[in-house]
Amino acid sequence: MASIHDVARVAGVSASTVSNVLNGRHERMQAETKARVLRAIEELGYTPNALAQQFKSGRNRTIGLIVPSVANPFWGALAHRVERAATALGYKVLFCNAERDPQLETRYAETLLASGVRGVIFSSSPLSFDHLSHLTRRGLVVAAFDRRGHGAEEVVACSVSIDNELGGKLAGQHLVGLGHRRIGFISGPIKTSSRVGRLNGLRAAMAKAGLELDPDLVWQGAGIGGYGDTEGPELGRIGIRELLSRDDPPTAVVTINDMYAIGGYAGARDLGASIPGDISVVGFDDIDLAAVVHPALTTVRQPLAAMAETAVQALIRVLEGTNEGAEPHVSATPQLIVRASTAPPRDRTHPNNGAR
Amino acid sequence: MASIHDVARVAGVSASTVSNVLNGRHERMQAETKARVLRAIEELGYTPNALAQQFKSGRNRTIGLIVPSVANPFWGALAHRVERAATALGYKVLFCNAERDPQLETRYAETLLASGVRGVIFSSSPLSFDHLSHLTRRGLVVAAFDRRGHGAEEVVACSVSIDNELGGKLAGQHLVGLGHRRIGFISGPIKTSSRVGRLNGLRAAMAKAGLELDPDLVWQGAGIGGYGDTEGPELGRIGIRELLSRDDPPTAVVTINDMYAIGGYAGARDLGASIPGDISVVGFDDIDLAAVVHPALTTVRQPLAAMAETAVQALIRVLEGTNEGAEPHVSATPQLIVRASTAPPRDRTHPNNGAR
DNA sequence: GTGAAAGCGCTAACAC
DNA sequence: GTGTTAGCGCTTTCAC
Repeated sequence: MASIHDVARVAGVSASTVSNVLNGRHERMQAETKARVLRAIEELGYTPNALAQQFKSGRNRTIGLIVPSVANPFWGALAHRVERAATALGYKVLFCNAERDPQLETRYAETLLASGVRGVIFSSSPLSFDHLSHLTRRGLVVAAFDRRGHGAEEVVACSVSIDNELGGKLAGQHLVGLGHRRIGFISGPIKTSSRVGRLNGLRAAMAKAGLELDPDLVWQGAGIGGYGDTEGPELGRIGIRELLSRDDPPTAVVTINDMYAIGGYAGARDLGASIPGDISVVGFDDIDLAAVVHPALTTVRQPLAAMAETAVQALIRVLEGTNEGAEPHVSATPQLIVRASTAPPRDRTHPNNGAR
Repeated sequence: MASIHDVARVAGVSASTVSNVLNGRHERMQAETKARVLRAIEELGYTPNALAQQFKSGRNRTIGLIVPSVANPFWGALAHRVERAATALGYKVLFCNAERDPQLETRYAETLLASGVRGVIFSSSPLSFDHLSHLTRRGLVVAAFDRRGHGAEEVVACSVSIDNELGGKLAGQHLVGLGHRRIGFISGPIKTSSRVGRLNGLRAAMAKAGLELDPDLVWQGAGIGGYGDTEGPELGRIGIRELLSRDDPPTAVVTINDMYAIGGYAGARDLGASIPGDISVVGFDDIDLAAVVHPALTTVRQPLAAMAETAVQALIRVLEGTNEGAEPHVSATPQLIVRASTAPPRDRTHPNNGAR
């Protein structure tokens, strides 16, 4: 492949002149020289060796995005949005699947850092980022998606999330408003800040109505990988079956995301239970599929596109040192999208529910 | 960040000795020297600068994967499998979303090549790769997923696909065997080799039974992006509604993938048509969701994991020059998974179907 | 305005 | 066995 020297030779100039043209330092350059260089570049079909550029400059206009699992279209959509936002700023994106495994996360982050990627967005954030602190000390800049930074958190440079607690509240208020008193929660391990927040929000909404969230109705599936993303629908299916089989089953459930909810549909059908007749279901995310399944899913929407843009922009500002004084955390507002999977409980005088 | 020289200094050796340790050339090295080097590495928390390594060696053990859209979990699953296969061989993967847009594909391929990535897997292959020929001349190695290489195809180094025509045939035979005579086909633009193949297979299966595929029943949706991936479910929904509204509607449809099929479920419901009572549906891919939706989807499975592995291994063999004599194309066998979305047509003596 | 030269961190001949 | 040396392709002072 042609190098900068080939271009220089063909144009009859030196390599540094070519470099100057390439890097836009041609203000006070003779138009003629510049034209010759450009012609030579054209003629040779020359592209600068990006590797060499990065190597030399130390920067490489690439950010990393670590997602738990691209099997959930929500993360796929996020990846897409992040890529668009990054491209708009002249950055590229390296995607990695880390399955929420801290070890894998660390390994990927190390690899990225070693490849010259300084900024990485972690898209489903563990409760702690301690496992990354040795990398941030070496220059890694961490952006957290799906998490609210805690004050003392030195590891995370910026973060974006919906107010997960509010999201849980919205779901809870909606169900309580419909008359539900026994509400279940179906999730993978509740070990990420978003999961904890959503559960807390639900609990708070119920408390406000004088209801208690029965801990027996909080179902946590453990996937093969430990966090049950790939298996979301499968876990939702099992979870709802188990909850419906309890002595005193819930009349509604909130699931940790839409894929769990869709699996929940299957689980309810397995037992001959109808949605929303026998059980109401609220999801999280509002993936495209939520409007397509039957019954259309009531869910808490995350404003994904805006969040992705915010995260990318904040991260890049930090990388470029132009983030002075900016808020380290941006909170987006979730929105309840009411569709057809929620309705008043069928039997409000059921002995176990108690008379109103 | 610590460099190889820092390590050398601390260990009291030269940089090349450190390099030798790093690169496993320590067979006839004094155990003591090696130990000192390792201790120094440990002490400094040294990681080789991968950028510099790549830059120097020209190779970077990274491959690219260009997918049409991560909004379809099938591609997400593929990405995951590719990543696993690549990791097992010590390679990393750079993912890109190209929306099946040849221009975007070209741009990404250029970027990848400029970043030192020589091998790229194109995961949903256009009918022609001509737009990439200038890049292959500059050293890009193209692997095609989802496409059968044509003899004269010089651009593609290796390819993997299911036998799409056989896939279409399996779907067709199944439906014909159930007694269907009017079968529709729902797809985005039929401009990729896999889509053409599937349609041809369906047509062939029908022809074998003395049936003709009515061109009016071949529905091609055009998405915003032109290829309708992101909008798969939405297009499936519209497609089935349009086909069911024909004067002489089909009693079964084959959709280009499972996401279209799931959208088709919604479309049928929109019109009050039941599946499989009023219309049978066959998908393609067998994504996880296929078993979860109701009714469980009959579909043509692609053996994804094996295909991803094959593609990655073949590509890497070509990159490393150890592919002598290997078959440039590997064909995987699709498999019909019969579930609950297909059944005999309800009214086999319907006037429009003609008496049997 | 343009060119010469040094060097980023690493690898790989080739000395020793 | 280990060290010396010469670059990889580019950017960037700093002369001229």
